Amino acid sequence: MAFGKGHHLHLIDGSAYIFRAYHALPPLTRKSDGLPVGAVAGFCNMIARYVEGNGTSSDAPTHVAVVFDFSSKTFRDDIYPLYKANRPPPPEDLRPQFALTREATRAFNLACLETEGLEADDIIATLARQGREAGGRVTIISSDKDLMQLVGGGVEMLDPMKNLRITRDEVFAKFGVGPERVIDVQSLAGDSVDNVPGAPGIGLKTAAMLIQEYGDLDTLLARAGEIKQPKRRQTLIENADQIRLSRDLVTLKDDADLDVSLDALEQRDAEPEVLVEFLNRMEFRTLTKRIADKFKVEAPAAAPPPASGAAPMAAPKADVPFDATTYTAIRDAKTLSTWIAGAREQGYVAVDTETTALDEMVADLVGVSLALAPGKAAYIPLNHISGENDLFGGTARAEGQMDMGEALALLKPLLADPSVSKIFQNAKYDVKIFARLGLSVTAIEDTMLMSSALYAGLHSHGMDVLSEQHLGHRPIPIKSLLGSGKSQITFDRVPVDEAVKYAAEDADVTLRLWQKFRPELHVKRVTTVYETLERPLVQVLADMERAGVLVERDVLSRMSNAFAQKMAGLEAEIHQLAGRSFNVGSPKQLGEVLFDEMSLPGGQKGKTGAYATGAEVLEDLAAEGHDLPARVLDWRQLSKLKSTYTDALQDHINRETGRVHTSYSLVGAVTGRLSSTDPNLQNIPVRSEEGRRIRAAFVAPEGKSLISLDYSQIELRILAHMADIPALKQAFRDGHDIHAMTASEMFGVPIEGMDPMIRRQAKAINFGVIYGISGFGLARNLRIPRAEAQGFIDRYFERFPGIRTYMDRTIAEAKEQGYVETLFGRKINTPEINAKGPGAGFAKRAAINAPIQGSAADIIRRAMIRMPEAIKDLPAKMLLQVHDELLFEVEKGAEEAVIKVVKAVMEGAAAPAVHLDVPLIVDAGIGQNWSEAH
DNA sequence: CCCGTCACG
DNA sequence: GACGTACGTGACGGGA
Repeated sequence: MAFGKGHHLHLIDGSAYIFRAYHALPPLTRKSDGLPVGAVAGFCNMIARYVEGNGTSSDAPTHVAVVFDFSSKTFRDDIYPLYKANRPPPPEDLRPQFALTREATRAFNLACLETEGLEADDIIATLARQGREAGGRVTIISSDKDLMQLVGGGVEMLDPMKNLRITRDEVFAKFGVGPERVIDVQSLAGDSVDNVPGAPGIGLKTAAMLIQEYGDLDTLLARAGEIKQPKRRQTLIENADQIRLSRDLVTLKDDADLDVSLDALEQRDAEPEVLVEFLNRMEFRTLTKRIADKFKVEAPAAAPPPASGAAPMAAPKADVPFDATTYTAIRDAKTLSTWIAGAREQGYVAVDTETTALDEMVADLVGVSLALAPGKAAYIPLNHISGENDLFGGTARAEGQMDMGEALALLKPLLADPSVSKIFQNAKYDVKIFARLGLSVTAIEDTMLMSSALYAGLHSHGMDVLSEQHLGHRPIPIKSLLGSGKSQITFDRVPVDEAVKYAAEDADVTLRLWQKFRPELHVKRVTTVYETLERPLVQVLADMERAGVLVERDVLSRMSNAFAQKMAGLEAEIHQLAGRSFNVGSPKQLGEVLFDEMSLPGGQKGKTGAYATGAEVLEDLAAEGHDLPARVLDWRQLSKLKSTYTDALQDHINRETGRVHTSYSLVGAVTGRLSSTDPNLQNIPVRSEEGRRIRAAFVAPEGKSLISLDYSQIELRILAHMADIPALKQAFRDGHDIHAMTASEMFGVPIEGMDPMIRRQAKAINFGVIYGISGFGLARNLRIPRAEAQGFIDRYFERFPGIRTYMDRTIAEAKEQGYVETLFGRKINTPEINAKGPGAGFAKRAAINAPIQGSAADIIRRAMIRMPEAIKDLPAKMLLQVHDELLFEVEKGAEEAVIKVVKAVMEGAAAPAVHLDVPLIVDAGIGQNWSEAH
């Protein structure tokens, strides 16, 4: 049947897929011979997901083609030899993968198109036109803006990453003109990535404006003499030829001679044997298995592993499929003893607990699962409730469960046995649950932390993500058992049979992840990071969280009331000033009041079409003497303090302990910093007077004090060390005021009697450097003209040339290796570093900042890990960490002794792994509450 | 569920 | 040369 009405053609931009896959994945090689196959693996995964998506879609294509660039040389190079001249050649390890992706495409039984002298975009343009003219629908699967000129008349685009349809509206949003004028705008604006010259000095915005005004490019060029701005007029007249050349470059060729007809692109299902053979030859074990399972064909035996150094573990087995029917329910002591004996024999076991809540401080244990080998997992139901209510409307214990005391008595020696590794996903959770039941766990392994050491910056580290990414298996979602929202039930109400499948699978997944990650830690050289910076913190943090911190409810409650009163007063004033009542807490409504109704200046609409009403905007308005924004700022401060702190903190006071127990995440921040949730105790107010009163509600109990110790300028010290800046290092060694010193060096003023304003500016620059400074950012921070800020930066780099070298070196390292490193070997992946466009700036600054922030994080981690041993004979407890600060609760009278020890541990935390060229200095404070101690 | 806003280092 | 920009987090309320 000829392609036509009712048919739907998908055109996939295959080359874009390859690059996306290459940059998104760590370098992966084929085990047997080291052939780089990471991009092929990513490509196959993307295609597999695409095909699966079609299978379940009501909008599936009838015809499909995957289109590739033939080579870098095209007809455009003949028109303009500099076309794409500044594009670097593809990386060495990507080149051999190009041919393999063609092979992969054919293995999926998809039409694979490429033509000499043409870019993929030209083939897509030609087929799109043919499809449109035949009366069918066409969807281009790509996010390449160069293809947007093809949209319209039955042709659409689909951004596969964002799963976003691109129609006229999106094109308009991107280019400011409809698809038919995209070429005109691109011809004017040019393209730095492809080296299309365009008109100098004219960007996307200006180009769109000009085309909107004159209708199209030819008219614009013909009437260029009428343009009012002299510079722009001259540019257009002088560069008319270059603009026309640019048009030839950006116009896609939609009448190319292709040796394929639309009809030949009819969608075909893959031949299972062919596809599985290819995937297996690539040694993509999980994908092979997934596809083989889907087609219900047998997966061939995996290729033999390389005969390198013998693994300490049993030889890796061929993949065992996930199969819930192989999971066991352990309902008696004898069976449990057998499993425990198995664990002892092999020296490791994956363990997972099921409980009634996410908060470990209140959750009750429902059951425990164990896994000994892939597919060999069991669940011990302990506290499930039966579905039927008993006579009194209460709940009855479900049948067939072991007595919890009996089960825990059997598990206790296993968990405590240092010769048996207990493997968890997020060990801290389970360790806390066990601790509350009087069981301690030694020899802890944690797949979440392994993932963090291996893949920080590439993906998150929850079980579902890890299982999908690394095992190609999507575990049973907890929601399918518990439901969600109001009708959500707790795990003890899940029928035991269901619970077995879910819980045992989690342990199974955890075990498989551990087996996969263990060798990877060595290959990627992050074993030390995992073993010295991640794993030992599990117990330390568990103890801190369980200790909690005392917070005075009455103080918070009184503040809440006071805030509410003040807010009501402010609200009335605000409404009066506005002339009507509205929700002060709604930025949307506030924006309308300020800029539409009161017509105040400076109304700027953001992406979502709402006015920006951030503190900076309101401060500017208030400074001009407007009262309403000033009142709103006051109201906002109170509202924030009340809702986030004085109200919410009260809800976090634990009923049993009367204290607040935060939860730290070891993997929340890519740099290695901890993060704190439920509640976040790392952002308790300190900068405002009102805020400090909240901090004062954190107290020491009767007979004790709080002591707070924090690193002074740790990030700047690390910068001085890493960038090797003699002047900065010397200033730190001499104990000088670093910001004053910077100011003195930069502006040539003496340190004695320095204008505080000058010092403030130097301080802002010092901070800016850590963040990957930009003139714009510094200007905004200091509220000075951008040129002036740039002047400061130039002078800074001139005075401290090592800083620039350090920044350049860090970015080069990120580009070369795909990651940056802290002083202690923690790797932070930078997948976006080679991105083009506005994202590039973000990625560069993040890459500059990560080693500095991350090294500081590593140092305080090292201090925390050594702390329990250092203070074990002192009456002190470590309670909180706030990035560069540690808070302790200490018996009265012992404060100075504790400070002496803690300070020594903190100041010496980099050694012996790293010898810093600068001293680390820790300041200490003592108080009855946190505000006094800080 | 996303966005704007704002608390911290 | 234009573009959009300081780094890293988490919690809250509004609004679709």
